Amino acid sequence: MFSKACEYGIRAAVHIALQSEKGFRVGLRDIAEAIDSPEAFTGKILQQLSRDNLIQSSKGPTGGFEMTPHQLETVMLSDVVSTIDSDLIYTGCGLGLAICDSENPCPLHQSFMGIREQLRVMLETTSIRHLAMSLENGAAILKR
Amino acid sequence: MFSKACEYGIRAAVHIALQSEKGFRVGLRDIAEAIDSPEAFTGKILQQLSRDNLIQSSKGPTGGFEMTPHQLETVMLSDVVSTIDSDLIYTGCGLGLAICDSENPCPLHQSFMGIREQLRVMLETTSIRHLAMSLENGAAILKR
DNA sequence: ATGATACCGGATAAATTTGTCCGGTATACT
DNA sequence: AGTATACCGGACAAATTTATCCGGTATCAT
Repeated sequence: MFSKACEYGIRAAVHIALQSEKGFRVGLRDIAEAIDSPEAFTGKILQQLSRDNLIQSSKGPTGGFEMTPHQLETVMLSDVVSTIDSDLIYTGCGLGLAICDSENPCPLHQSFMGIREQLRVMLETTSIRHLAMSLENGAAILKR
Repeated sequence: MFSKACEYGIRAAVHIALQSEKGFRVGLRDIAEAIDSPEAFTGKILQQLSRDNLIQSSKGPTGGFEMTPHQLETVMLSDVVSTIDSDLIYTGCGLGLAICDSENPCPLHQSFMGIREQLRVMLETTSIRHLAMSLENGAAILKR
């Protein structure tokens, strides 16, 4: 479904959101530990998220990653997915055809339409913050 | 969504089904040409499908690939996907967590459940033959 | 039988994704 | 100012996926 990088990105973002909600800034080491991901690789991914203004980063001692109140309010799952993978998951053809639409549909086009649309709506209406909130009561975990 | 190999596999299977329905056996060259895929790579994939008895292969002149009436009747999209990728698309965790179920759900678990289930049902109830039939009237294409 | 055809299977190569390393830069604290 | 800290950025390495090559084997036609 998602690439490894994207999975790490989502998990990291959710962890950052949760900590930000609590008023903490988190360092890369803590994040990688919390979501059980390779540290350096996760760093790369966070750079992308930061460049796209989905999260905030600051250098130096006491530095780290956080999400501003505005980011917590506006950043959706679809933003993270688009930044790291692309939006091809719910826009591209299921069979990898370059041209595939209602005019020239691949055999799967009709069957996929509903599912992909549902996926799109889910990704676009679920905020990272919302996912983080679901963690707070231990109802969900981020580690494998 | 699916791997490249799986996309080729589905497209190839659909093409074979259509030709079988018409009473023809098709060679690898024709298949690769018809679905616009790398020939040798497609050959490997067809080997897998053949080993799993999703399609029939025969050697020598007049040889090639076909689907028996029984295969046409029973082979579902999910069979091809399981053979080439795995069923992790609709059984695995969306965030790549090893342990993720109703007991220990990842933050996405609940949101994904419905979509994945819908995907599973679609793959398991759509036959390759059905997809091939949708091609016959030019309502769908296999080439990019 | 012989030769041509077409799939099979293993080795190999290219491309992409995943993951690491390390010096550079900005920041905070003393 | 000096120093330690932590993210940044580019180069590099490993692993996986995608793709190719080629000799082997089965099969059909003559």
